[in-house]
Amino acid sequence: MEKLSEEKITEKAAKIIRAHGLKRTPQRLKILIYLMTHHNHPTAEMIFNDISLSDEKTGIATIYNTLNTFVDLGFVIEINNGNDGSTHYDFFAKPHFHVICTNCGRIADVEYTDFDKIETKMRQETEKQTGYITRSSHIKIYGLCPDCQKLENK
Amino acid sequence: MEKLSEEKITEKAAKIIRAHGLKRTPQRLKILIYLMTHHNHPTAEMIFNDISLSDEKTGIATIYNTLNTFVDLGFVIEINNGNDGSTHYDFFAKPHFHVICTNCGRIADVEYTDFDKIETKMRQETEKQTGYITRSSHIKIYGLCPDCQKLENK
DNA sequence: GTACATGCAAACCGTTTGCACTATC
DNA sequence: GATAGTGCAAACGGTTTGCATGTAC
Repeated sequence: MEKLSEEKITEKAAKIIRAHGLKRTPQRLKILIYLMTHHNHPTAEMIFNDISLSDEKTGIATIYNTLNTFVDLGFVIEINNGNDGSTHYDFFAKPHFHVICTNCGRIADVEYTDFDKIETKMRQETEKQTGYITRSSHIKIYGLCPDCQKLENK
Repeated sequence: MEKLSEEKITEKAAKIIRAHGLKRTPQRLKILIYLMTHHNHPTAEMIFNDISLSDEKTGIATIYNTLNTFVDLGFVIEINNGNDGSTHYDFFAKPHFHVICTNCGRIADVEYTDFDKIETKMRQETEKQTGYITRSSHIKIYGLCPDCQKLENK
């Protein structure tokens, strides 16, 4: 896993924000950096709590607004684990998909080397069958995480 | 597309309900038959409205309860299109995945012949990388439906 | 200076829950 | 007859919105 200095990651986040025509605000920077450095698939609430620990306050509405903006622009994705009613978010750097525990809702990443190839094929097939112009995809696998497997065997 | 008589489909729905250890109630039958005969990926609300046209009333709470039961048992799946805040449902007979229009939220089915093979591979890879025991998967493609493509070119 | 972003609180709305009633097996 | 399912209405909780204030460019 790449290890970037705080400066480097701020620079990188700022670049992403500017590249999408957004104004560089401390809130957006903080939220994006949070997503880039955490791989815990947080909810808006989790981000709110973690970020509120630092000096400046960020409103929950701003978190939601910002996340929606990021999702619309495509570099952050939404995940519904179906366990709690809330939406989880993930910075979408390298292609991967998600496994979700049907018992506790825990989300893990899976990096799959053939992902690109498969995705391309599926998108081609989709366009052929439906006439949609495809832009992106989202794959979720459901199962039981190691911890919940142990609990079940008790 | 298979065309079943009303009797046949009722029988089939009843069989599914009984096979999962559920009591056969008029409400469950009606909801399941609705899902089996409509491919419009309805929300709970849509089912409620359509079903309410017939004689017997079915409460919205019952719709939600029933849908959650069906989803837990695995023969109905949930889809969040990300456009409205509500959950859409789909009877999951033959393997397929979904395309969702990012503009209007319309959901379409894609039947993919190699789906099984790809799914198996992805699940194997998932189990290897994460230690999860996988049970099912859910693939969503995002894009622009034919109607919204036309609107955009105006 | 202007257009956009933030933040608070209130409103919103899809979904769940408590509880008395009813139907299934 | 026991157990499970239904339905109403009220509660819940995640998310959005209106609007006044603040900030990036």
